[in-house]
This record gives sequence, structure tokens and C-alpha cells, in this order.
Amino acid sequence: MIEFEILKKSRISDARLGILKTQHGEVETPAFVPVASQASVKTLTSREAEDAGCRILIANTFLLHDRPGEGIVKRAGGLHNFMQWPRPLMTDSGGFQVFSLGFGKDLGIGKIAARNTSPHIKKGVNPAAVKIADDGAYFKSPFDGKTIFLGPQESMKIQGDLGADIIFAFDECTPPGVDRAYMERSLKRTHAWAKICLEEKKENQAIFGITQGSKFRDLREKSAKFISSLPFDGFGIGGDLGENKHMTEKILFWTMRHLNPRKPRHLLGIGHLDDIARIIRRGIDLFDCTAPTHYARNGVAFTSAGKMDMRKSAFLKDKKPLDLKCKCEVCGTYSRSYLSHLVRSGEITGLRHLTFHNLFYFNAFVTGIRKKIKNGTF
RNA sequence: GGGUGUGUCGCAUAGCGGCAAUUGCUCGUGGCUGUAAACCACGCGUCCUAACGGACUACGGAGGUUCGAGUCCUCCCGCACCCA
Repeated sequence: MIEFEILKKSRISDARLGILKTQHGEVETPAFVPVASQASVKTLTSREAEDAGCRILIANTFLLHDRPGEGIVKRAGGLHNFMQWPRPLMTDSGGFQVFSLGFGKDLGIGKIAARNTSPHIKKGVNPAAVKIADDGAYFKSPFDGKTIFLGPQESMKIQGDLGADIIFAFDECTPPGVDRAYMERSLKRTHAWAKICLEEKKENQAIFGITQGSKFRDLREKSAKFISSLPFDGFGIGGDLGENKHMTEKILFWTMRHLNPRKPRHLLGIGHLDDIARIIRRGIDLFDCTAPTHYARNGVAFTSAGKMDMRKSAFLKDKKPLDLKCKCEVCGTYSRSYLSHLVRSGEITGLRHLTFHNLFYFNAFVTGIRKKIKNGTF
């Protein structure tokens, strides 16, 4: 199981400094949780992920269930052994795929939608490739089209077999644009599933319950209160987060004060650089995001000088290191020119270098914030 | 010297006489927040238009046939292969 110790609370914000203790070691919080959906931080070895400062990763139930299947992982001795990652691990429940393979795919939107956010998704409407029912979600696999059913029981069984230190309850991650009636019904399901997850999960695993509610204040509050009333080991804040960052902050504000303050809070799927300070100030302890790894593979580096698109030919003539202030191996070794060349040539090593740097940069960024909380300036 | 092919927008390709012309790559621009993502979208002859759209110039070169030619014919040039 886990223990969560809060070492310090900020006086100038809701930020807190803590230590999350698991059977596979400790994580200083606030912490960034890099995404290793298919039991891999794409392009990196597990050792390299550690070298880039990663201390905890999150893998994905739906994807690992689809392939290779949790049985393979279980027989390998669990996820830690399978991927040779000795440190703490989380698994997401598959709830995100209810969204990403469903309305997310249909509408071409993310969790924070800049458009199409009027409440136009009505109760009873289902996305094309996911049918959401009271007992769970019927997915059409994006890989071979076969039907995959995932409900709270299934998710707990799979996550039990995968064997991460911390698992998440199975929820419906709603898209931006659900109307109130849709959200009310969805919340009933997510809450019912939360209780089932608590009953079904393995004893030696910690479980975080997930709050939902879209952008409806009373539903966000209701969900936070309900999930907090259950014996979860921590909380995930999920679902769509409004049409802009201002709304995201409001949603966080409505939610956070109803969550048991002694338990860790994980903001699911949010963590662009300009979000990180804000959400930590709101009291978030953990957050995962695909941005650093995903952008890296699309040629973009995050640096102290801002986002840098290494696909641009202009960088071919730039002999400076990627980030002049970064202490990572990549910045200490290679020029922008070389990295740009690798990216433009489609060399996989270029994607590795950017992934390594981006993770190092994100982790260092959060380490910097922890220091500031420690010395009282954050 | 003889024969058979073949030359299309940077490269590679498609193209029953109605075509600014297919597709892939390159190139350019934009996007990516619990990863369906080393991906996706758009653009890629020139000029005009806010836009629908329009005008010009284009399929090795020069002629020709035709209402109309990248597509057919003749000659020339380049390339490939085969026979001497």
C-alpha cells in the first residue's frame, strides 16, 4: 500500500510538499508522472527514463489489455518486472479511452477544448466507437476493430494483474460539451463504478478515486464530496476541464476543497509547462501528461526559451545547445543543428534525444517548484 | 550501324483525345494536455480575388492532325536495353 506524508504546506498558496511512499520506493511531490501507456516511455529505455529524472510512471489498462494482454504481464511477474522499472508505477483505468476513442475521436477534441464547448452532447448519445452502458463501456478496438468490454470489475481485474503500486478507479471521462443531463447520468455511473472498484481491487494495491462533473459547479462539488467520502487512498481529478485555462482553474477550485486534504491528489492528463505552476498552487500533488514525450516525437523541444520546433530548417544552422540552461545529457552534448538534422531526417535517435531532454526539463522544472515550496517562495 | 523502349510540376510515379494533370516522398505551415499519435490536417506552376472564382503558362524540343493533344503523326534531342 502507500503512505502519503505532507512535509510542508505553503503559506502563500495551496501548494504542498510531500512524500509518497510505495512498495517500490518514494516519490517527492509535487511530481510529474510521465506517461508510459504501453509499458514504455516511448523511445527511452527504463534506465534512461530514470536518468531523465522520472520517479514514477503511469501505464494504461486499456492498451495493455488489448495487447499484449494482462496475462502476459502477470506471467512476466507484473509490470515492474515486465518493463524493468524498479520505481513506483500507476496504471490508468481505461476511463480515458472512453473519451479518447469515443467523443474525443468523433469531435477531434481534447480535454480542454478551445471550440465547440456549448453543451451540445445530450443524454443518451453515444460516440461511434464506444458504447457507454451502466455496467461499463463497449469499445471497438482501434487496432483490429474487435469489441472490448471494460467495466469497473474488468478494470480492477486487469489492473490487479498488471500490478502497479497505484491504480485508478474506472470512470467515464466526459468530453467538453456534455449537457447537464448527460453529466448527471454519467456521474451516477462513475460514482457507482467507484464503489465497485473499491470492492473489487486487490488488497495490496492503492487506488485513487476519480472525480468528474465537467464544468458544472454543483456536479463537480457533489462528485468531489462523494469520492472523498469513500476509502480511496488518493484522488484523481478527471474529465473535461472547460474551454480554457481559466475554467480549468475554477473546476480545480470547486473540486479541491472537498477532497480529504491528507490524501494525495492527482490531476489527470494535465501538465503543459504553463499549467504546472498553476495546478501545484491549487494543491495538486501529482499530474501526468503526454506533452513532453508526445511533442518530442513530433519534433518539438520544451526549453527555457520556450517551445522549439526542431523541424524548422532554420535550426540546421544553429550550433547552440538545445537549451543553454539545461543540464541534461542531450543539451550537454549535441547542437540544435544536429538535433534538427536528426528530426528532419526521421532518425529515431533524434526523437529519443528530444524525449530525454523534454522529460529532464519537465522533471527539473517541478524540482525547482518543490525547492521554492520548501523555502517558502511558492 | 540496326532494333525495341522511354522522356510528366525538386525526386519518383499515374494518366481510354476534354487535364493545372494521379499517388508517394521531399519541402512549407498549423495542430497535438489520464497516447488510437516517430502522428494528424492543410498547402505545394505563376498572377489576380476577402471569397465563389478567374487569367496566364505548363507533360524533352520543333512542327502537324483535331472543335480540343500530356495522350495520335513526323522529325530532332536525351536516356535505357538488345543485336552487330
